[in-house]
Amino acid sequence: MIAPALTKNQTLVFDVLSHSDGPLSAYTILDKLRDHGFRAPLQVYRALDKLLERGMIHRLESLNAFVACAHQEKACCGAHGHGTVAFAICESCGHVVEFHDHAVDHRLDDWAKQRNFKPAKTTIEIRGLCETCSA
Amino acid sequence: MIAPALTKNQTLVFDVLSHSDGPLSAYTILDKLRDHGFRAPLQVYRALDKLLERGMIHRLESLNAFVACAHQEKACCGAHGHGTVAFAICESCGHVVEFHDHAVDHRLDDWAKQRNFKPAKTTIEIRGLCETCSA
DNA sequence: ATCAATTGCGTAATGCTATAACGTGTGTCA
DNA sequence: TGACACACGTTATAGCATTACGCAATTGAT
Repeated sequence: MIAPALTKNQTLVFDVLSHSDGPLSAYTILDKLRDHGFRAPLQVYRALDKLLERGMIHRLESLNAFVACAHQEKACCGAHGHGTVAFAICESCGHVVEFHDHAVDHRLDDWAKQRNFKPAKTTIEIRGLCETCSA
Repeated sequence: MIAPALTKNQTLVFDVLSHSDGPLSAYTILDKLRDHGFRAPLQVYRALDKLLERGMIHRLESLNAFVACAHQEKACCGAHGHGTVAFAICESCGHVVEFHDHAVDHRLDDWAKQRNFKPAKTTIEIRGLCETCSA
């Protein structure tokens, strides 16, 4: 089950996200790719969908925006094969930190198991002020 | 610091949410209140903002929708004075369960403290299939 | 070789979610 | 009474996401 190569559009979208400092909305990505022939939102959304499927990017639900996954290939839990991802989002500078906490994961899994709830995707986002901005 | 009474619009919006089975979008609420004189989205959003401030309702970020808080007055942590709220959202039937887990809260707080991140609002949403729908 | 199924792409149109900017009315209180 | 705060109403606009259509390239079985 080796994944096929990224298509041209997928590569373009992924590159924009990986080289960005912070999260980007789909329309911001679109604007950045107009010079590369992008004309319509759907071109962006289709690429985003595929990248999300692969776990190469994440969606920040509270921002309606997207970030490249901070995991390196072959990181602790296997390349993009981790459990739930959590985010700390600074509301002042926009900086986002991605992290994992197995204790939290385990705790939420337990909750779900006890109620026979089958989790598909879990969102954890902490919004606040980062160290720099709150100093 | 006793809270002032709800205004007419706030009451109408809250009533719609409390009597609903599941989460409602702002525009769905608007439609339900047309008979009561609502004409524009802003009437709904303004009421929602106030209700959110009071903790009487919650916003589901992954759905762009709102639910009444499931807490009773004078519940375990004081009326609407709880910590972080978590949600389990069934993607099949739309049912939402609100819960609290102090261990998870504490764990995320620790993470934040260690990095001098000041949390303002935390979102935890588990999407999946509820017991009934996965059976 | 050829046909069917799958997948990606491009375009136009539309729908859903949220806010900006304006002005009005009402109550408080110094 | 005048300054302020706050809720409200309306119009317009901004921002996010999907539906629907058709075409092109690829794969894989017959």
